[in-house]
Amino acid sequence: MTDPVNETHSRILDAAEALFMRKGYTAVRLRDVADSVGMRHASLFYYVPGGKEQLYIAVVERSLNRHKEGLTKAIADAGDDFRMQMYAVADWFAETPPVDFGRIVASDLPEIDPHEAERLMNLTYDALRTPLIEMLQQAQAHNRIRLNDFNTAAMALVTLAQSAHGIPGKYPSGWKQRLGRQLVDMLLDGWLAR
Amino acid sequence: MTDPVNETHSRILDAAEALFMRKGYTAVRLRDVADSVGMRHASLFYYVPGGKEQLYIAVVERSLNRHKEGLTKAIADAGDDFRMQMYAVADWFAETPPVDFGRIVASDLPEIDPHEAERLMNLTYDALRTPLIEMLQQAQAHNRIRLNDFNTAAMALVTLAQSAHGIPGKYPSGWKQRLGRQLVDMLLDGWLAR
DNA sequence: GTCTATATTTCGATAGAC
DNA sequence: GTCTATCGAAATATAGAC
Repeated sequence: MTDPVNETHSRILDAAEALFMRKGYTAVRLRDVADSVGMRHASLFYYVPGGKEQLYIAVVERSLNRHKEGLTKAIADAGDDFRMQMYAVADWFAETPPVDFGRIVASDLPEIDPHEAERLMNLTYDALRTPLIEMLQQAQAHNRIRLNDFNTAAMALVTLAQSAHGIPGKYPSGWKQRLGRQLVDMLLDGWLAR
Repeated sequence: MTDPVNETHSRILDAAEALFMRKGYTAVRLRDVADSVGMRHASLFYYVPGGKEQLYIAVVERSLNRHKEGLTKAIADAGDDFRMQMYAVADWFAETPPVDFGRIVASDLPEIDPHEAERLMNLTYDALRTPLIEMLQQAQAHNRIRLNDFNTAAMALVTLAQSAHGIPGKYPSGWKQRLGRQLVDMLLDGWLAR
């Protein structure tokens, strides 16, 4: 269902994702998506008969699946060192378009069909938490960290890592990655002097 | 300019703020605001002749001023202990409707007059950073913490403290405050076991 | 498959009665 | 001050030519 059936469909999904994730469901007009692809907005309905709502659902679904797979692979590829695994998570969020889960849940989902909204919400909370909590549990088992609330910790990590996108102004390439790792260091080592 | 001229105007600002901060500029319809106040949407124009855009600007301006004053006072009232000051910041964000600065900058401001947008953006980055950076500099001067980037630290604190609002589901009262302080502890002490 | 043209709906805004 | 009624613009969606 999420699979792009051909190249044009895939380009539509890419353009729609960039816009939806940046501006939110209501603020994006199908004409913006069409412009971005180089079509008339009416032609979008050939690829997405369900219109704007179906397009949004497909975009979110694809994005969440990509996050879940990408995070899992990034952590696995980082080796056994926990800080390197955390850096891998930060790098993943730095190089991926930011996903504002707060806005998706509070603003976008209420605009679409309630059943689809509930399904996407569960998918949202699962896609990111699952790989991260697995990583944290393993680190805890090796006595590397001592946490009593993995859910809160995972949420904090996602929130912090994504905040690297929120900085205004122009910065050199690779700057987001440096900031992301700096935030990870703050989280691991703490602020207090000792 | 931000002062509500009378009680009805103030109720309109309250209703608009709750909606704008939750859903964003485009997703809020003037009819929603009117419903929330108990009026017809046309009557809003008696109080806000400038329409939706002026209403949004007034709301954001009032919210930012409240944040700046509230944060400054909360920190001052917390006494000299740095962790208590940090708890005060977390408590402030826990009891205040969340403000999604990322969405405001990336999604809302581009929809309004560019000059007003720039003014609000500067106000946004000033209202929260100023009180927090002052607090951090003082703690650093007392050798309580050792940070080399106050901007990043302040941003991280705001982001984390506000993430306490993003948890789905129903929770007992005071739960947000507990979560906020838990996040502060994570930030101060760090995750690593020692 | 993509287009033009148009129908339908929604929303911000205005006019004018009361 | 608040209402009803309506305008005009914009956005989603449909119909049908090519």
